[in-house]
Amino acid sequence: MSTKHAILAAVSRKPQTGYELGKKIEGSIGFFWNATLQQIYRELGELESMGWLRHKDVKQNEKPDKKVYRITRAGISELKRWIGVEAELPPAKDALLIKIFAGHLVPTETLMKVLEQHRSKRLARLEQYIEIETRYFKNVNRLDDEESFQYLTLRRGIIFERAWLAWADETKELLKKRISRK
Amino acid sequence: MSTKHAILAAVSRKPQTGYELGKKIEGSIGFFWNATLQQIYRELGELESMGWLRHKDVKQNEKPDKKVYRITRAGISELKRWIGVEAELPPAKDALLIKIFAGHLVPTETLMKVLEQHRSKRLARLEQYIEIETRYFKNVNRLDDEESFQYLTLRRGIIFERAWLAWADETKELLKKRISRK
DNA sequence: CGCCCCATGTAAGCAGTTACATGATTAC
DNA sequence: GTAATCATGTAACTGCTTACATGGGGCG
Repeated sequence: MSTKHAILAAVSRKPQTGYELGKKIEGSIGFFWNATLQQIYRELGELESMGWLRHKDVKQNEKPDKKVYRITRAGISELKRWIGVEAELPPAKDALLIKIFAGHLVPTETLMKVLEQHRSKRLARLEQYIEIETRYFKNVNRLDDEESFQYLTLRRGIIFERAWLAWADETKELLKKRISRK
Repeated sequence: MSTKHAILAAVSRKPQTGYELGKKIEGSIGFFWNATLQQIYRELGELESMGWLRHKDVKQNEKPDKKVYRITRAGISELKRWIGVEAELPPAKDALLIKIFAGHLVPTETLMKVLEQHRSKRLARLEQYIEIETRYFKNVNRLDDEESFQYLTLRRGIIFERAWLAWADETKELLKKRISRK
């Protein structure tokens, strides 16, 4: 239900179209929130009818017209209010963990395969984060206020992916022992 | 959409009632999946009509009657099949990160407060995990097959909460610098 | 006397995904 | 020619939450 506030936060940085938001969901904000384009369009409409966003139609030649949304004063004060409200722990939902939990039902090879497939996805994400870090956040001491907060969210991504890999290593060790026990 | 398989995994270990499942969602399986009681009751009905679970009515005196579900052969083979299917990275949804991302809008004190509140919740969860580890998984080398997989899911919880705390420390450092810069 | 625990369920609604629809331009 | 990018939307559906309903037993 924080989807509206995620959009509000993104638009507060820079006026944007729904389409642009949809792509950035695979960039900065997408690292800790996600939504489909369809959902974004619906939420944008609702945010506007709440008075937190306003849009301007921008005509383009050789491209379809677009709606550029920007945040209103009411939108900013709503965002500020919401930031100060205590955040609940996000509900955990990780299908891989269910698979591990019931892992005793299948051969170790099956689990190894599933774990390896997942590992490569996690590793790819970590590498993507690290590339962003080295490219855009080289000089951590010279970041402006906005950038330094963006950097913190990136750091969370890096720390979490590394933790995931550490867990995967532990898990692999145990699976190897299971093979040799058999 | 893995809720059905989470329930299947839990019932495969031990025949249970919906009510019991609802409580255990704040135990082992609840560490990586969650659902409300209402949802569980609905899913149990659907799982039964799919032929993956079957229930027996158990009459109790001085307590309401209950339905004890157990997994069927079809249910077990479905679980095995599902475990071998590649698991997607779970969609990230963390409201606190949105708050940090838009943190430049509010005073550092507000962020510190929100971070501290969150930290105490995370710490409580970590301590809960560690208590379970020291109580039930003291002798890691003597775990049976089922237990060792349960242990792995617990380890993930511990590693992740520790990672979260490490990130929170980094974040606090940066927030302190922000106060002194002002 | 009121509240919590046990135990199950229905109904309404919100949040989110998938499918369908349109249409021009650019790239291979 | 066919796929991808830009750009917005509607409609149907699934997944999940919240509110409401029932009812006995134990506890303070």
